[in-house]
Amino acid sequence: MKLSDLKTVDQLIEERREKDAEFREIWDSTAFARQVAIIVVRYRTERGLSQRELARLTGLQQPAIARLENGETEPRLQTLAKLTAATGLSFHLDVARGGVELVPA
Amino acid sequence: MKLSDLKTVDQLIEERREKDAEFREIWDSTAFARQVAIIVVRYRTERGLSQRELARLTGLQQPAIARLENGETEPRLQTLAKLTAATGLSFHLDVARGGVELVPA
DNA sequence: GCGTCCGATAACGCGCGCGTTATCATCTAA
DNA sequence: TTAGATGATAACGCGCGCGTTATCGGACGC
Repeated sequence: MKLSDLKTVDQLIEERREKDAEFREIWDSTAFARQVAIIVVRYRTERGLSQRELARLTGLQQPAIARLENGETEPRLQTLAKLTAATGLSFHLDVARGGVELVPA
Repeated sequence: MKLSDLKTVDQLIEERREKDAEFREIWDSTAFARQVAIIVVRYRTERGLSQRELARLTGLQQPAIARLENGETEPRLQTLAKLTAATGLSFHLDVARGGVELVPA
């Protein structure tokens, strides 16, 4: 098997998303959480902060930061607000057609 | 006492907001909930719907609609999403500086 | 090897929004 | 006046995100 035959993670996910209705529902419903995860991870790593340090800055806890960065759960608006208070981050959300999207910039 | 001496509700609220720190904190933290309330009430009344009818349309319950319209609680993103799925409504949110704001249009 | 810091994760409880059911006062129509 | 619909609200439980504490394996420096 050639290395070029390997599928990317995105390809594997997309394939299962098309075949498995239940998987698609769960995957799509957590899309927003994953978008937030990327923002948080980027912010933290760019500043060389540990999860514990970011937790202390925001008033959250290290396990809460970890859960956010893993995109496991859909954060509360209150939690997002706490993140923005101490970091200068901001989130622009579009809630429409039954879904929540993170708007860039 | 003349009628013109009566203070508006907004005036009374603003006065207390300036004097009472605890009241100000609670009032400001529920600003977003009140903004959502106005949107929901307007949508429902413009179409002559009852709370029970809107509840059935959105998959929520009549008490949940009532709580939203009274601005009592900060709704979950999931709840806002349910509202938009069946109504065509959309919410644009700005989360920044520790607060949540509803962006017009 | 040893101590230290890291992120991940389990366990348990709490806070709180919502589901569910029921009830209430009020209003309108018949 | 009576019957029906409405919005408000209470009571109770559930779902779930987060607080809290503790622990784990892994990476790094000494």
